[in-house]
Amino acid sequence: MEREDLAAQFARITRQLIAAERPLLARHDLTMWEYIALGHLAAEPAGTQLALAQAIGYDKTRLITLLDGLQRAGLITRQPDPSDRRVRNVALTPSGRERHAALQADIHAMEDTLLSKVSDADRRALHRVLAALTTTAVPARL
Amino acid sequence: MEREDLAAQFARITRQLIAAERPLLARHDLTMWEYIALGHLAAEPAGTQLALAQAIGYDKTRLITLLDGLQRAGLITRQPDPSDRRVRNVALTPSGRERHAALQADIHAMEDTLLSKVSDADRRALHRVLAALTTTAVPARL
DNA sequence: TATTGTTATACTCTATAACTATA
DNA sequence: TATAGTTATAGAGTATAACAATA
Repeated sequence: MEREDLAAQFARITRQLIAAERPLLARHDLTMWEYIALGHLAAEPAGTQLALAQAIGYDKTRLITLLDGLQRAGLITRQPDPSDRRVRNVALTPSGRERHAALQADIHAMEDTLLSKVSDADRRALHRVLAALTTTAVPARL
Repeated sequence: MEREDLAAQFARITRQLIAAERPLLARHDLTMWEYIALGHLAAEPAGTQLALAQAIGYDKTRLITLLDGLQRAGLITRQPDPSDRRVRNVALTPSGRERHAALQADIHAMEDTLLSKVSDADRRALHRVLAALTTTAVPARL
């Protein structure tokens, strides 16, 4: 036997990666969820709050205070949609885009360090397997 | 660019794996933490409650009610240690060992199905990378 | 005095229900 | 009537503090 559950291994490494990101997030004064929200806005500009909540798997009521903070920090804007005044379109400010890019660069550098022991071939295999295992989206619980 | 964060990928797959385990856990009437505790007891027989809590990264105060339930279900025993009567040694009953083995077999079968699309070479590479990324233990937050 | 197991309490995170303003 | 955003509230999960028994 001696076979460890896959979920246990993935959970442990996920915790390690999150722990490694924590000081980087703190350095850029962002929480994990704020970083995730900015990341989605960087890729998909200007959607509604509801669309953003569903896209990142975050509760729409919790998103409110998250966006309040990001707006106060000048990282996003919330513009009422002229065609439907119930809707508020969320978009990155230049400062928000910059903050996200800087943090992401730090995170990628950290990941590269962690993966420096792994051969190129194994790294490519890892990405193939991760892609193969990724099927459907499951709501997040950080 | 177009590079997704490693932590995001691992977190997503971890959620998927946990979601896939959920019906199996329910079928054997165990929670994730109960399964983890039984798993450690199956490997490391008869330690103290505190040692178990630290080994699986679970709060010692939460472990109490967890063990209460497992004991009521007849899956573990809690024997006061004769040499130090503060300590209570936790051990699996035959029924507990059997329950854990049955659930673990189901989980491994589920994992094999998920990995059936992955080549043997990539699977071996995956295990090498998982082992390389696993460094130190980080407290769990399921 | 320190430690194991335990209970009670507080805190954090998350989800549900209810409200407003628009449609 | 239904929907986007918001607020207030309740619930789970988790951690902290305090206690009894033993060392």
